[in-house]
Amino acid sequence: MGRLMEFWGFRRHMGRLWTILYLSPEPMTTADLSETLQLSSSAVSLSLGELVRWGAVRKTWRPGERKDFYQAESSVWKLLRRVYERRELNLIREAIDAFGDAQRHLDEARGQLAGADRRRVDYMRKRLSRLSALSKAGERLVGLLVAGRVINPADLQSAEEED
Amino acid sequence: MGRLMEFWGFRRHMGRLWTILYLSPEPMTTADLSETLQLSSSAVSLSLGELVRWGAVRKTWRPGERKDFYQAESSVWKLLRRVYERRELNLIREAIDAFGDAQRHLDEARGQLAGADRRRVDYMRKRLSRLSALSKAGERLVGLLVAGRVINPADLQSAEEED
DNA sequence: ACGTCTGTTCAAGAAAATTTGAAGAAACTG
DNA sequence: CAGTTTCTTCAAATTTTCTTGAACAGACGT
Repeated sequence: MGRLMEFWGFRRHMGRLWTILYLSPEPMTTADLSETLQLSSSAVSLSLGELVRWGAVRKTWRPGERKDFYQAESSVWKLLRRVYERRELNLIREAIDAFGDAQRHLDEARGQLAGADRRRVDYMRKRLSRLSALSKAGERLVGLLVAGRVINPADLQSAEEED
Repeated sequence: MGRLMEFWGFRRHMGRLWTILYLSPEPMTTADLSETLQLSSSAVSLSLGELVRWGAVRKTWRPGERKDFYQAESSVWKLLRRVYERRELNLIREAIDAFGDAQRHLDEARGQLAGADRRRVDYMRKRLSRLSALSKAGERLVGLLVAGRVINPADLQSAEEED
């Protein structure tokens, strides 16, 4: 899970911590965790805090105990969904905006150009509009994923067919 | 595109190079590229080589010209598919193997344990089998994506329902 | 076959990230 | 309210990753 998580752009330790908690029948303390994984308490605090912010781990308490206890959110599907929603979707939207900005810039520039330059700009505009179409299709698809609806990858394919 | 690519686990420059080529009506040389993006020739060579290995950029030649020319593979869908096929699918399979190994280890250990230890191991076995089921469902889904077939995220959801 | 022009590889240096110990907050106990 | 205990934050130090210039290798033309 550490490797998977790292590949996904998270800290490796987030995956390791989550897994230990996921495999534990009872909630654990930060001391347990840093002992099990041989991590300093600050490393545990950092990664565990991030896991909590992502909703992958929940803080719980025990009467009488002063320490915090942690347990894993056990629905991986929920977690996946949340990551796609908060992170991938954002990323795609930033890309959509960036392509939009670029298109606007080109449109402005086009008027003042002629000849080869103009042809070049026209080519770029065509390409950019394809990237726009693609990223919008991607946004829709990820939206469907987050909603747990059926996804058809062919939508992406057709988003970039010549017009 | 640089940001997107970086997020995806590739070098940022790969995204930038690909984009320049994608937006160019004609193939470009490494000199053009390093000039446009202000990169050293070795940086261009490195990232461009990787792009070629991923099939995201193709080498072409011009009669009489000594330099190599490069042009972008313009089907983003094809590229996406290739990445999922070569990389994500592998990653998932490694995870499946790792979970399988872990399960086997637990099964071996179980015989020699009793009491609380045994209960703990039994709990871990249940959890691990859920992770296995999940990763296998993931493998199937990514397989469908690569094949361009319709995907139902609910399959993931049901893979982790209590049995 | 030699010299020149391209492209790649390598190792050193630079930049970025992770990790850690220590200091600082916060929350609880007596 | 003082004294603990626990958790978080911070800056320094380490590790890792990126970048670069130089050396190397390959291909082409003369």
